[in-house]
Amino acid sequence: MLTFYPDFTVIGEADNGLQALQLVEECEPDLLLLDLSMPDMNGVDCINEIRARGLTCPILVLTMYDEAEYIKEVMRAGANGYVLKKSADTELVEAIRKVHSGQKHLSETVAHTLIDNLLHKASDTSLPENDPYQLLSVREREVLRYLAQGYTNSEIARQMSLSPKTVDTYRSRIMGKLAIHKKSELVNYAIQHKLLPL
Amino acid sequence: MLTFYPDFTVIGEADNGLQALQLVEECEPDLLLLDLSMPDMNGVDCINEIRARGLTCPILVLTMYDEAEYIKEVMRAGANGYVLKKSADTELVEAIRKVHSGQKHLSETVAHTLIDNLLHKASDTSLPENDPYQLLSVREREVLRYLAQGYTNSEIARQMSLSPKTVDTYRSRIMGKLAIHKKSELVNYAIQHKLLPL
DNA sequence: TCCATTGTAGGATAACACCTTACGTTATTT
DNA sequence: AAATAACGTAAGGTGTTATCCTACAATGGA
Repeated sequence: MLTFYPDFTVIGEADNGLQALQLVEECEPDLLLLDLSMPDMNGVDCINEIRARGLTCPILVLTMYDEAEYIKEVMRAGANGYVLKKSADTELVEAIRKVHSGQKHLSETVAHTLIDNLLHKASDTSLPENDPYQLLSVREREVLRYLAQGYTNSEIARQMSLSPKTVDTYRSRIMGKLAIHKKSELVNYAIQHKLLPL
Repeated sequence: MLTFYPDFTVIGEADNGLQALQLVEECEPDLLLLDLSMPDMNGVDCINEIRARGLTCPILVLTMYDEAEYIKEVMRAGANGYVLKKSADTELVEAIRKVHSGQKHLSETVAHTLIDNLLHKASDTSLPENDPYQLLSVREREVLRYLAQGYTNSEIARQMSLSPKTVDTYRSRIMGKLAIHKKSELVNYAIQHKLLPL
């Protein structure tokens, strides 16, 4: 398909990761179009290896996976563009031109996936209903979050404008309600319930 | 402007962050439209405080800042939508409906900013060389993880088959190397560096 | 009206964190 | 080869802290 375009020249083709690596080193192409479905090696590793060898040619990745973690991993490895296989030919061509000119390119749906992922992690407020967490009062929940972050009673008291003793009462009640007896269990509970600011 | 729409009712208006906080607690609105330009407090803190009080009403943020770090901070604090002030009224209305129905909303330009930022960071293959974490020994890293999870020196000592005093030395060296002086900073450091088992 | 829950706080005491010093062993540098 | 730095290990002393108990007013549902 690419040969139909007069401004494109295919100067090499490879069937597997190792071959691709060698070819890129020999040919020094203006752009590498990389299908991540390889028989011999992991696609991300391939990109990493290319970059590790100091090769800076733009890499446009072609793959069928539309998953946030994978996309991020690939881009972090040093890819410059990410196009889904289901995309139209015209998008691929457009992406090639864009990446070759130094810009980044993501398929529309890929961009959406990334953003959804970002926002999802950002605020997932859903909590289990039968959890003893429901037993905690608003004040207690606030203290729990602080405690899990390693603040001392006094520090929490200062931030909440209370007596350290009051904070201590909350701590005691929290532990009672959650049937917890050690700080570490409390931290673990907070992690499990995503109460820590990540 | 909003009063022109029959399906909207403005049930409260505030001139500053504290007032907003109180109003949200009293009125329990279906949605909070929050302008982050406040005279009295930081907008992010305001959202944090709202969430800390267990208030779950959707928050649509209105601001003039189109900067990735800020956007992420705001969304991470628990906002459900982010609209730029320069946006058209119709976008605001659309965003309100979208956020109220449980979806997230970002202005187009904001979405682009986020993605650009993501890719920028993504293509930056340089590892944090100047991160003091590199200074920590294997043993110290292990202790750091335990400490961040709220274990006491004795508990850690038991698990690592060491004297509590030895663990204490590690703690001291860790804090020295990381230039940290409080447990809470240490926990925060661990969170930032994804040292906690999630 | 009564009992449970919540928000608030003080006292006593054992536990703990924190800082300092120490020492033998292993790398690393000169 | 010698000097130096880093590491793994540990103890003493001191002041802070957590922990457990008790207490009480206000709110609210039974």
